[in-house]
Amino acid sequence: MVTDARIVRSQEALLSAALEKLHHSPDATLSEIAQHAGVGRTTLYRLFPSRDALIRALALHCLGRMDAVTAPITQQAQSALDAIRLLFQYVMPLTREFALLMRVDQLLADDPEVVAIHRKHHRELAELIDYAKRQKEISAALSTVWLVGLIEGLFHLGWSVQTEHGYSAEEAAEMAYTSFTQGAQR
Amino acid sequence: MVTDARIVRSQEALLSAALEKLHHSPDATLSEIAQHAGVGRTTLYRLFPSRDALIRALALHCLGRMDAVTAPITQQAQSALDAIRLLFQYVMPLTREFALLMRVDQLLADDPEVVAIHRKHHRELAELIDYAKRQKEISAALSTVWLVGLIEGLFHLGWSVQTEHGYSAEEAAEMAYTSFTQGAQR
DNA sequence: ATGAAATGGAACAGTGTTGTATCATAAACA
DNA sequence: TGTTTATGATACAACACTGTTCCATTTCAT
Repeated sequence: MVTDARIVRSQEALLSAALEKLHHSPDATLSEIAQHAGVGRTTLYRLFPSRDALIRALALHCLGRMDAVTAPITQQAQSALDAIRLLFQYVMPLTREFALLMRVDQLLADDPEVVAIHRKHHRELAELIDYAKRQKEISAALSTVWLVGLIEGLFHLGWSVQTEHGYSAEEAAEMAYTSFTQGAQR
Repeated sequence: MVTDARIVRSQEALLSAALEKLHHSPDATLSEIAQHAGVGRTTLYRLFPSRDALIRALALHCLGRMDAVTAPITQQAQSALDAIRLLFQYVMPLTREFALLMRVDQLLADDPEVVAIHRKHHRELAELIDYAKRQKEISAALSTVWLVGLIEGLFHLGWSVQTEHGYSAEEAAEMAYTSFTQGAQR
């Protein structure tokens, strides 16, 4: 009961192509995606029964990557603020995945499973911020929902400067952390 | 040579409805927009010859609003940083317009006039930031392109918390300014 | 009140996308 | 090497949206 080598190759090519096309323009055609993957449109429909199924699989794939990358943070972080620093550092290379997930609400009407994992990420980030506030590592002047949004926005900005201005993921992560902690003044 | 009252009413209703629908989901149907405006689809096509024409008119409308709102800043600002504070304060109530303009690249293939004005705004913001850097009001540690993106991201975040969490425009502007200048630390 | 103009409904063709079915060909497996 | 299985090309129906035309009705202007 081993899956044919052609299937896994096609699946990977399709998910990769879909990631690239869909985060660029969310209403990319399945023909475009298949073509960009070097795969026939028929094969796409054979592996992913519908457009939603493809997007759903892609979203779950991206969420899985995020989970995998952020898992070790809990062990390594010296403090709550350090966890946020590591978060920028580890997630910034995955900005394509992150950017797609930011559009998932728009792409996927509402898939219960995807939405559930998405909310879980959100909640964990909020908990991290609240913890940092209690530890007096970050100011309580800004509300938690604002700070969650700020971090997400900094990821988005990091993706933007990487793709449009040739910054490296490390540079982007450092700028994001600086922006988050100190801002721009003085 | 006065335009009929019905025409201006329909135009305003259509632009308003288009603003609301398109910044929510960029591929909203013209039927949806017309219906949401309480106007027949035929009328929409009579006033705006094509989908692109409507989006183009809407983009120019939003750009005009932005210009009108930001014009007095040059006179009023006490310093470069104060100009940025006023920018947040004055533009934050227009986040719907701002949010649509952020998607204009995606909505409008590439209209030369719209793109030109858009670039002008971008350039002016970059010049303001560079000036603030020369005045030692903000740090040179973060690149200008990053800071331009940061400000745009803060506008986006401001729109988000207004619509999704019931914050007022004033609150959003203040949080944005705090985030920009000080960040979240301590 | 009357003429002029805008409106909205319906029906239409054109187009592009989704999703399905068929079949000859190519590649993987044993 | 032979068998099984995935592939891709083509053709197809269903559907939604765009953009146009026509016409009866409503609303504005004077």
